[in-house]
Amino acid sequence: MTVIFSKKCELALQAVLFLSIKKDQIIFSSQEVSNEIKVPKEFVSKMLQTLTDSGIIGSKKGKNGGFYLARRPSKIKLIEIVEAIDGLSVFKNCVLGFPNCSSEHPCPVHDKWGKIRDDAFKMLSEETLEQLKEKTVKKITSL
Amino acid sequence: MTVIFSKKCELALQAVLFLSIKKDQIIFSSQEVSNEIKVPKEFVSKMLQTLTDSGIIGSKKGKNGGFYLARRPSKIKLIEIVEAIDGLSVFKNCVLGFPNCSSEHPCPVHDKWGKIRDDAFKMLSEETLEQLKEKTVKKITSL
DNA sequence: TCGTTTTCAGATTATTTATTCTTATTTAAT
DNA sequence: ATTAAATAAGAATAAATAATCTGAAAACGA
Repeated sequence: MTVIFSKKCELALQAVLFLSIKKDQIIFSSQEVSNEIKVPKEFVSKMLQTLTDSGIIGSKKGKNGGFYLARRPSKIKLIEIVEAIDGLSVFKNCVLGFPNCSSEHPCPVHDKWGKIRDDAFKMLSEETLEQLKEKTVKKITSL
Repeated sequence: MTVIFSKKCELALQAVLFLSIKKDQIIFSSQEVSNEIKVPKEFVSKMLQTLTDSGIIGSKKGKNGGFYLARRPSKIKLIEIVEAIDGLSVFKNCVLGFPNCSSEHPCPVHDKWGKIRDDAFKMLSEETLEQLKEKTVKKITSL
């Protein structure tokens, strides 16, 4: 099987998008996030912990605790979540897996892939969660 | 970690490209392929077996046996190798991992990703191994 | 025919990723 | 203070993928 992002990263993207459609800094328990994105709460919790480490998510312990966006949706881009979980290697490595793929020693699809890779990076870098909000609401409510 | 294609698929692409730069139907042992693309010969052998099953590669047993392109390089496209090893799910599934992502229920990056995904598919579908030959030679000799 | 080489197929091992479970700690409410 | 609810942390398990090994069968050459 083949993926662009790891499962953990996909779920992180989904969870962060979910958190971004609510009012700023509202706290949700892992149980609530779990219900919304349909994933076991233990996994949600583990995954949000990772994002907490990288400062995108904040957490509050104890009763009525939970997770919340640490920064405003207008300040967060999807690429940050990808970077925090999977890193940016997909945007660096040769798509055919050749070692030392570069403009000096390009693989047969080096230039074409370069263009596509940059487009993908842009897609995740240009819009903030705030700008994606309307689309996100529509998608989440359809789940 | 994150990949577009599985390791097996990457190596399959490399191996097939390598075979395409030689004269038609020349046989190479897994050992020779192994030397060229710098990968353990057992792994090469396993991977080429899979391609043999799907008819892209032919094999010959016994002494002086080995693997060869079953069809002419002018008749083979990279996407066929991807399909044989990893399948085409990357080109179908939602990049954010949302279930049921479609034009009725698009994820926040549905349209943009659709464009990129199609470009990537094109990249692998448009040129034949024959057309990539010159670039392939340059790359392989640099390894 | 016999021996050698080499693929083939399947079993095995190792590694990575995904998922679940358990325990401890924190916090809020009573 | 005590209790209940929640995360944090890390261990444990499961599953998928990557990589290696082994024995059998096939093909060639002498």
